[in-house]
Amino acid sequence: MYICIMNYDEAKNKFISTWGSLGTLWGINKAMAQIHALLLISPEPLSMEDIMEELQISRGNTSMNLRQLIDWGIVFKENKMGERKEYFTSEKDVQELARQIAKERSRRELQPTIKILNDVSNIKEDGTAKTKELIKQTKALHEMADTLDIMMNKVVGQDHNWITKALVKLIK
Amino acid sequence: MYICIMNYDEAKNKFISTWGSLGTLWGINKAMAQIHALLLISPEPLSMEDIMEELQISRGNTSMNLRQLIDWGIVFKENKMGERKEYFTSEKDVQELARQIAKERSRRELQPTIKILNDVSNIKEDGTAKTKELIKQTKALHEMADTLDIMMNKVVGQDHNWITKALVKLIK
DNA sequence: TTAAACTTTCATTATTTTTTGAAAGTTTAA
DNA sequence: TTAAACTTTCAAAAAATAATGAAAGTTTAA
Repeated sequence: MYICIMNYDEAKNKFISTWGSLGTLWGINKAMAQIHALLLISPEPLSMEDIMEELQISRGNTSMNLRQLIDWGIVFKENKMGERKEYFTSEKDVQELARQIAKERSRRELQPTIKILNDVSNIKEDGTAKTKELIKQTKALHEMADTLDIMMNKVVGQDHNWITKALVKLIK
Repeated sequence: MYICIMNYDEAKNKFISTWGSLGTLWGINKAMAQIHALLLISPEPLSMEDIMEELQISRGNTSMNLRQLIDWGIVFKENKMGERKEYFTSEKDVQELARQIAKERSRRELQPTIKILNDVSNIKEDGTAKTKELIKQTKALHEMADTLDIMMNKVVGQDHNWITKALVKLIK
């Protein structure tokens, strides 16, 4: 097995771009994910200028995406005393980050879906095969989505080592 | 709390379009997710014509997306005896569906990410704050991704009621 | 007040992703 | 063989999404 040794800048860029393309799959765009990545590994809060500079993105883009990250509850505004400029930091505790993301995804995606699955599975049974199948499958999905949602809310309510503990439970 | 009563066609369309827009968030496009939804609630296997007709999408689009669904292991080709045409069905067991999706997402997304996080967290410690922070955060993410991956593979290896059982364990 | 320092908005532009459909490819029955 | 019945491919078009940047908005210090 080979081991890849990078220097700081290579590693940083690799991390930011990986996180960026990964973003699309937890439902946020590239710039937003890259800003998040940058803040996550920055020991100091960064200003909008800093972020624009580092990631080579426009002011408007930076502003809108920072706003969204704040909406997600994973980036925070910070003020340095004696400075007008706003600075930004990321939630640094990855467990807390995971909990926050789980919470938001439940609220934004899972819960609306559960509502619809419930409505769809409550159509009138008319005895036809197609209606039976629609009801059966949407009921099954509804149940599964419900279970998932309860599990995700469980995560949110737990202490920081929840995931590790859950793993131990599952493995044994 | 209000209850929404739809007729079959309304419910079917609602389900297909909901599943379609949901698709983007487990990493597949709208047409692919809609084809999957259609097959999931269809009591009979459907031909490419059937799917094109129902969803109003082109032949090429249908062909390519069916191929991908087959790659994901959640749609199967079926041949009717005496017929040249190919028919398609979906995996109907939603638990099996979830397991298959978990398995593919682990393989396609999680494992490559884990590899990169590992590489990035192995840069040489040079004593600077920024290097320290990069190593610390990517190590933490690596650990979390690893845990997630093990959990997902655990799901894949389990019997069909795994999710329910896991839930019971976690709640108590 | 005013004006400098900063942030947000949003119409326009650029990029990326998806879809189309016709041509090429494949399979099978005769 | 051949030709009909079907599937796949892929260049081009369309649609969806993201990014830009200048103007509008806001805040603060003097």
